[in-house]
Amino acid sequence: MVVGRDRQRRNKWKTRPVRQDIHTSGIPVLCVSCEARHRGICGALEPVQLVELARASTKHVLEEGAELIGDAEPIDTYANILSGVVKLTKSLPDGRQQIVGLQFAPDFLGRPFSEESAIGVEAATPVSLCSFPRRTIQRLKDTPGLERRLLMQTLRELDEARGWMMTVGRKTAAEKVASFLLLIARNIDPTLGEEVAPAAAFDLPLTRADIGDFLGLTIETVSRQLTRLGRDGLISVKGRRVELLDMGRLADLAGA
Amino acid sequence: MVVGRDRQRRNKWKTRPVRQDIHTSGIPVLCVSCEARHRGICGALEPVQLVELARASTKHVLEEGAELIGDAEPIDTYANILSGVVKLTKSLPDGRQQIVGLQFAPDFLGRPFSEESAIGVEAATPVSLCSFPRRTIQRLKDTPGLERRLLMQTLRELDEARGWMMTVGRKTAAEKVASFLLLIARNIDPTLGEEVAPAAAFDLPLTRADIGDFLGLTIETVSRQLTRLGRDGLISVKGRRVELLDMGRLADLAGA
DNA sequence: CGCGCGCTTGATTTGCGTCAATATGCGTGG
DNA sequence: CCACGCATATTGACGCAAATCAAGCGCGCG
Repeated sequence: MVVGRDRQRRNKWKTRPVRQDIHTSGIPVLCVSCEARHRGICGALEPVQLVELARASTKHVLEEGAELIGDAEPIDTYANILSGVVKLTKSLPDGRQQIVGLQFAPDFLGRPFSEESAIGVEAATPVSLCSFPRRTIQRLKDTPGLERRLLMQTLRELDEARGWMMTVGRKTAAEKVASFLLLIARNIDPTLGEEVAPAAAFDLPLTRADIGDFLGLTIETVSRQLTRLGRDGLISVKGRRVELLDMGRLADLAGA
Repeated sequence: MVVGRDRQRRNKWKTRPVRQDIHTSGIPVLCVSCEARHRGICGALEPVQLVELARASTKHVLEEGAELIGDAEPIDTYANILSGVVKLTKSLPDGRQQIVGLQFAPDFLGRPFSEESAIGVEAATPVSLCSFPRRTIQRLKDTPGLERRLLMQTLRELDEARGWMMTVGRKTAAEKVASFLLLIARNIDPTLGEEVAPAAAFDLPLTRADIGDFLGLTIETVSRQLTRLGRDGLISVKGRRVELLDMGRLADLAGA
């Protein structure tokens, strides 16, 4: 019962310095359309601080599979996700792997108070980041709202992790896959919220292998459950493209 | 494949007001021997603030099975655990249950920024608490270190939750049980730390049902794995009493 | 005492992992 | 253009680990 196989990784960073214009009522251009300024941690910053942070920031584009941080490597930079999906992984010495979290824009990446991370961080899709050195954040640390934002994101991640513990520990394969589809749907289209919208369509940002590693299943089981959900008319699957046809039954299957 | 059964709960609070002496260099007597003052959140407080907090505090003793907070009930008080073990649970509409976290002294209990909790909180053993109203903490909120302590505990809980996601999602029953035993051992006797000590003995603070709910297993499987670990000489079990005879092989089984 | 409860142990079933063969899609080079 | 390789996905047959079903034991308690 040893699951999870080795997978190859690539590592390419495309770096590009950030433009320095700082008008539009004092807000850096980099930031004006950035989600992190509203829902992310930057929302806690005053325009002046935003300028300071933006000055130290660089925008990166990573391609799928790029590792941001390996297990137990030192971290010296933090980042906000601008787009794409990042997976947090843990693995056993024998290669079994578990995805312990998925991060979407405008989540904050990095580990306060700890020089090294116990988890791997990898781009699941092409990802663009706004990253800045640890020191810059530390200088801003006294901003009352900043640490609070961080705490709030951390609490949210904790809730999510616990939710997935339930899913992974107690749900059946079909329920797991349904739950996963809803997770993705809600993150692709936040307007879906918790309520039941009629339908949704999107491309899965994860391979079957990743989905398996997230749900504690094998790729074969994930595949089978997807085709079964399709046969039963809850969804339609063609490769990565998925349509949720019956959100009601799907949410029901996923279990409240 | 529907696991988890209904269980009965009791609900008895034994309340007792806190003594008001505030000498010993300004530290409330209630606090002088309290672990939370060192490793917990109270460590961030100045003696003056400690007095303020202690004045608003009451000590409670709960018996095993008492619910602190039900699913989705409003919370108006926070607490530090003085002794005992508290389990955090989630459950599905059909009764399946998952324990999503265990808290030991001197952990902080409560949910900042949220009026209600999505998880159940229940005493797994007799528990004693030092609890205080939400407002008191909010008044102290500006203390620079307090929120940081909270963030640090939350980050630690997040790490733990993710560690258990790996355990629940990818490990075999035997590995799960071994991991669990090590968790308990390390919390009963913190000197064990991460290193391999020769042996340890303790009473399990959880029933087999709870262990199953924590690991995503049935009680029967937990029981079988325990007797097997016993037969193989890694541990010795008699009811709740457990001795870890071979920490090395145990840690090895649990998987780094 | 007898009942309930927690736990163990055994027999049986089954969901999902494993192994293996076969698509399907995509980039590369002939 | 098709041929080829490679990675990802699907599908089927089979086996096993853990769930389910079912006794039975020890113990505390009304």
